[in-house]
Amino acid sequence: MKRNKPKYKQIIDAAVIVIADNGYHQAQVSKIAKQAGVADGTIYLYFKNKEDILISLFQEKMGLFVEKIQDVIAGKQKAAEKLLVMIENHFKILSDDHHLAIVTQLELRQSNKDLRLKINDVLKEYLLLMDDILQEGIDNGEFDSKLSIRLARQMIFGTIDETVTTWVMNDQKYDLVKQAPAVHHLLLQGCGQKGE
Amino acid sequence: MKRNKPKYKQIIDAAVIVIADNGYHQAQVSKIAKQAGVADGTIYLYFKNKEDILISLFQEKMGLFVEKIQDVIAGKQKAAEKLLVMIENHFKILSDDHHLAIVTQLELRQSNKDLRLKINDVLKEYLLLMDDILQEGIDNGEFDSKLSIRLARQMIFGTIDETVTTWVMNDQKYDLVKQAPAVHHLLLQGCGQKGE
Amino acid sequence: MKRNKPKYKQIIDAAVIVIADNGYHQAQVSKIAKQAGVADGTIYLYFKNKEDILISLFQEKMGLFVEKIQDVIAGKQKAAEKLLVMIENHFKILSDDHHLAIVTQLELRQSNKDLRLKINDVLKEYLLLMDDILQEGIDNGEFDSKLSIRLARQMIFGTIDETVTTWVMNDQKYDLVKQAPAVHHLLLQGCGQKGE
Amino acid sequence: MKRNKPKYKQIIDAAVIVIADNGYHQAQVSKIAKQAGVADGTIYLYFKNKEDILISLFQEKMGLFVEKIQDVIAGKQKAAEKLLVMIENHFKILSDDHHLAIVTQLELRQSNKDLRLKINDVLKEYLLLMDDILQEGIDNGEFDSKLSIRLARQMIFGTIDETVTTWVMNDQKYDLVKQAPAVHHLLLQGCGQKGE
DNA sequence: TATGAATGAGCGTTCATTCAT
DNA sequence: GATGAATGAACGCTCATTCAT
Repeated sequence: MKRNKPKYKQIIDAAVIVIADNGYHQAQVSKIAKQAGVADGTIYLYFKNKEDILISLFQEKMGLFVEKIQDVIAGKQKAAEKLLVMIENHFKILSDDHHLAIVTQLELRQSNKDLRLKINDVLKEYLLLMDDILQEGIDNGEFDSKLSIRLARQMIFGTIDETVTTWVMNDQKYDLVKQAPAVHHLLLQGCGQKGE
Repeated sequence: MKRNKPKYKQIIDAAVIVIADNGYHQAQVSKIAKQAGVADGTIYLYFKNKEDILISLFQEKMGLFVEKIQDVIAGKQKAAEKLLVMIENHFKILSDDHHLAIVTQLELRQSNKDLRLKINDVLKEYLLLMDDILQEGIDNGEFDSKLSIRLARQMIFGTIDETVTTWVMNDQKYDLVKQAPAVHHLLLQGCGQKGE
Repeated sequence: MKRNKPKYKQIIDAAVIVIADNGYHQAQVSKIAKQAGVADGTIYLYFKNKEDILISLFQEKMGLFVEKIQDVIAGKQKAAEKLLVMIENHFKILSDDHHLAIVTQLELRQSNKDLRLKINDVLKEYLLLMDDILQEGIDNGEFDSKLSIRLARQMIFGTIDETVTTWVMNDQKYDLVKQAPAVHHLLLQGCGQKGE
Repeated sequence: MKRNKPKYKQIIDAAVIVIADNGYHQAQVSKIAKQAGVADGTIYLYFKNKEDILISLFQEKMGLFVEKIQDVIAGKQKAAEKLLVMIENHFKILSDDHHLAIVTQLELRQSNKDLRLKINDVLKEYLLLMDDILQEGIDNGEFDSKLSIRLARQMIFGTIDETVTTWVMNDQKYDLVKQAPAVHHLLLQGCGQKGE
């Protein structure tokens, strides 16, 4: 399995750095190879083509993302709490890795439609996590019983994503994680939070 | 003034169609010229370069956007109503022009960072409209007095944008405009709507 | 006759200025038209094409050149004297018109082979003047009787031309005309000048 | 070192042929690549850009030129003799390579000012060789003690260059090398040669 | 005569991918 | 497995010239 060989991850990490530093359109395969310390041709022993590097990058990083968030959610009872730690961790992971933040919020969006559709597939697992939380919230009466899960998920993801993008575009100069509670508050209200 | 000459708009409309049909990276200048029914060189009598076509496209279309929405907002008293017609019109304009929807939600995002920064400048006017509505809602007691305008605006724009993008990615197969009231409801709650 | 209409000369003078200021490859027809104060299309009422402007320019200016030099030569008896005034006037005319000097020594040489062959035709009249002086000098015993006229003419023209080109390349920062006597001395010796 | 790889010289030789056959402005990179038997892209593994091919061409060929002439000069005692073998070899090298003669005398002069300034740098070494010979001739009493080295060098180079150019323009139809003694005789006299 | 908007052919350069070693 | 030299398709832009007014 190529995914477990050291050069596989080595190339993906190189790609993140090269894309963050040079931008998507200046991230040539040869630059990634150089950064990874391998020959250009070696890339093609681990990846089908350049697009495959980017999809794999997204899968690999988003996998960690989902894993981490599943972890922290597991420890919480209420949907509202789960939503909070999800937002916090989403913000924290990207705060902790400046390169990754630039790559996911700005650079990877320059990829073509096909690639973005594939990236969306990867995102689905994450979106399903949100759906689970929302369903739970509705079921246990935390949220509005008539809430549309799809719309609510679009609101949550759209808001989180827009918040991170604005932060990256402002050169990450304020503390993103500190915004989590306020964003959480907004979204909870949007979901028609009941109770005090 | 070039902007008022017929070929100016002709070329921009051609660009929208060509980009929607072929994708951003396959929208060669020669294709746009052909679609517009002019020679390649004619493009350069009206635009400085290819990037200039795209920026102008965005300015031109987003200008209509802002104008139209300013219009419909003017007729409304309450912030909540204004927000509703804003969402409705946002959805309607893109619903009515499938090509434009594809271009703004998918294709233009593939442009490089420079172009996107310029596009963001154009967007600002639209975002300021939102800020005005939010401020008004806070002032007249419709919304939570402690609402952060920046965060709320990110929620509104993020949600609207994500909703449209999801719709476009699903090949525009359901009625987007019909979603407006539900989205509006969500966002109003997010803003801490008061009143009966 | 187009040559006598005011716009004909107007365009040629504009070409000299535009070429001197912008260089041969940046001297577009539209720039020349603008400098001449006429429309692009008007150029083509007076000249067949762009090349025709340049050939005409050379003919016109070189005509003045030959005329002037024929004039000053007429007043001299000896071949050596004629050669001196020829060199002096060659240097003087180009010293007096910086633009023209740049155009003939640097810019026009960037034209293609065809154009340069035509320019050479124009030059011929000037070279024939030199031949006449040389023949005269041989006939009246001033120069070596075995002197090859063709070679001597190549020496004279080559030396004069190289001297002017070096001066132009050095930004015309020294006095070219002052060099005439020394150049004359060199060339006379080369021609095997007899007598004291 | 790229200069020693076979393809480097292969491309330069191809450039000489293509430029001589098609003219400077019709010497497209793709033509040069085809003539060299390599892919277009390969050119750019050895040269920074098209201009770099031309500068390198000049350096490479002019280097051989200077080397060869330094060689033959070394065997001679007197300045006059050195001048003769210099002229002979200058003529011989260009006589032996018709393509090169066309390229240096006609085609390369069409390059823009920047390129020609760089070419001039390369030429400088050759001109310094001439200066050395002239200084030597003055020092050992062969030449006029009051001779201006700069002017004399301009005469020598101008005459040689004009002679070769005339020969090339006449389609190289006579024997250039045979002209060397006569040209030499002229130039020696120009330098004020003493003694028999 | 004079205009100037419109034309459209033409080319240097990049870079993902291959394959002989 | 690993290399890196070689490949070649693809495209934005310029500008001399035309021609309807």
